[in-house]
Amino acid sequence: MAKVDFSPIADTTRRAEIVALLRRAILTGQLEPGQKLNELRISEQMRVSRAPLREAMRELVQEGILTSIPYAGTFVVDVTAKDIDDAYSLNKVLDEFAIERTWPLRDQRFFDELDQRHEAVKQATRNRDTTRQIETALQLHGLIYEWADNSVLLETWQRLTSRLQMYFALHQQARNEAVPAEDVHETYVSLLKGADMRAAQRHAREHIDLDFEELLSYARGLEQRPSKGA
Amino acid sequence: MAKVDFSPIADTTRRAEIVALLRRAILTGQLEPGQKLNELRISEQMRVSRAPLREAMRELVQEGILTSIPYAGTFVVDVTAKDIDDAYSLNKVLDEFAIERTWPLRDQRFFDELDQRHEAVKQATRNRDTTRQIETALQLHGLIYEWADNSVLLETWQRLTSRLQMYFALHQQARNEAVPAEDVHETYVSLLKGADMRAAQRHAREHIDLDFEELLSYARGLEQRPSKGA
DNA sequence: GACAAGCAGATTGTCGACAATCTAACAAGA
DNA sequence: TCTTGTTAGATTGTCGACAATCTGCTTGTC
Repeated sequence: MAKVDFSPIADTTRRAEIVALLRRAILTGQLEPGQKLNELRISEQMRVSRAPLREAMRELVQEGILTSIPYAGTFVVDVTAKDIDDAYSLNKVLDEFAIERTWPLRDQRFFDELDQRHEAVKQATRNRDTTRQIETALQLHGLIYEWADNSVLLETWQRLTSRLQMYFALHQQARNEAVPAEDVHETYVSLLKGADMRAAQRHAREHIDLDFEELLSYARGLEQRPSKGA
Repeated sequence: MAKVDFSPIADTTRRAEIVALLRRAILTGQLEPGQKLNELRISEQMRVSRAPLREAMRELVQEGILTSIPYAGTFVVDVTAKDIDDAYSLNKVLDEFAIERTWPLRDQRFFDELDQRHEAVKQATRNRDTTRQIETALQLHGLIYEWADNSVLLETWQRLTSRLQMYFALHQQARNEAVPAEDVHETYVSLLKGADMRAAQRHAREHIDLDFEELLSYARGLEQRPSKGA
C-alpha cells in the first residue's frame, strides 16, 4: 500500500463557505464596525437562502466578531479603545505562556516552519499587500501557539486573533499608507531560535507594545465619532 | 421620577431558550460526552421547529461544548485527560492575571459579593446539591474575572468554565458520593480579602491542583473506554 | 405646535416540506 | 471469503413562505 497521508476533505456545506466569506469580509474591513448585516440582501447576493446564512451568523456571533440583538439585527462588533487594550494585555500573558510551553518542544520542523512563515511576511511586505501582511504576521506569531500542544490555549488565541486582525485592518485602512518596509520580525524569529527563553518572552512583550501604542491612539480617535450604520 | 435600576428584559426568542436548555443538559451531564443530538427528536420534544434548534446548536458548537460533523451529526464533545490538563494549565495562568488586575480594584462591594457567593457555596454544600455546588463554586471563582475589568479575559474564562463545569459534573456523577463537607474555599476568600497578592495567587494555583489531580485520574480512566453513542 | 394612536413597510424569527448525503443491510461476482 | 455495487431508510442541509416584531410616518386631537 502506498504511504500517503490524506488530509480530511473540505467541509462542503454552504454554511461553512458563508462563514468563511463573512469572516474574511469583516476581518479585512470590508464590513465596517457597527454596520448592520441585512439577511435578505446578503442571502440574495450569495444566492443562498436565509437558513444557512443565519446559522453562519450565529457562529460568528459566538466567535465574537458579530453581535446580535433580537428582532433588531446582527451587527459587526464595535471597536473601542478598551477592547484593544483588553485584548493586548491578555495577549501578553498568553504569549509568555505559549513560549514557555513551546520552548522544550522546538525541533527542526519548528524552525523550518518559523522561517517559512517569516518568509511569507517578507514577501507580502515586498508586494505592498497590507491585508496579506497582517494575515501572515499573525500566522507567524501564531506558530508558538500551534506548537504549545494545548488545544484550549490555541483556541483562545484564535479567538483573540480574529479581533486583532480586525483592529489592524482598520488601522491600516485608516492611515492608508505603506507598511514599514524594514522587517520588525527579524529579532523575534532569531530569539525563538536561540537559547534564552526569558529574552524571547521579554521581546514578545515589548515588540507588541510598539504596534500597540499606535493602534490605541487610532482607536481613541474612533471613540469620538458615532459608528456608521447600514 | 423613581430611581429604579431596570435590568434589560429577557431575550425572548426560542433560540435563546433552547441554548439555555441544551447548555444546562450538557453541563449537568444529562447529555453524555460523545452522545449524538438527533435534531428531529429534540425539536419534537421541545415543540419547536428545527430552524431555531439548529441555530442554537451552532452557538454551542462555537462555545466548545458541542462538535459538528457535516451530514453526520452534532455531538457532545468528548472529554479527554489532555483536554482537562490543557484547560487547567491555562486556567492557572489566567487566574494569576485576573487576581493581578482585580487586586487594585477591590472595594467594599467586592468583599460583599465575595461573601455572598461564598455563602451560596456553603448552602449548596449543606443541601448536598452537588450540581448546584459546582455551579456556585465556579461563580465564586469567577468573581475575580468579573472584577478584573477586562471583557476579553472574562469571555475567555466563561468559555473555559463551561468545560470545567462539564468535567466536574461528570466526575461527581461518576464517583457518586457526597462532596467534601469541609469548606475548602475559606482560605481562598480570606486571602482575597488580605493584603498579600502573591499569596493569593499562589493559593489559587495550589488549591486548583488539589481538585485537579482527582479529576485527571478520573479522566484517565475514561480514556480506555469507547465513548457512548446515541 | 406638541403629543399620542394607529397604520404601513421593512426586517427578523419560525415553520413545514423538499433535496442531498450518509449508514447499514443485502446481493452479486471474483 | 472477501470485495464491490445496490438499495432502502434515516438524518442532516437547504429552501420558500408565513408570523412576530420593530421603525418611522401619518393622522387626529388638544
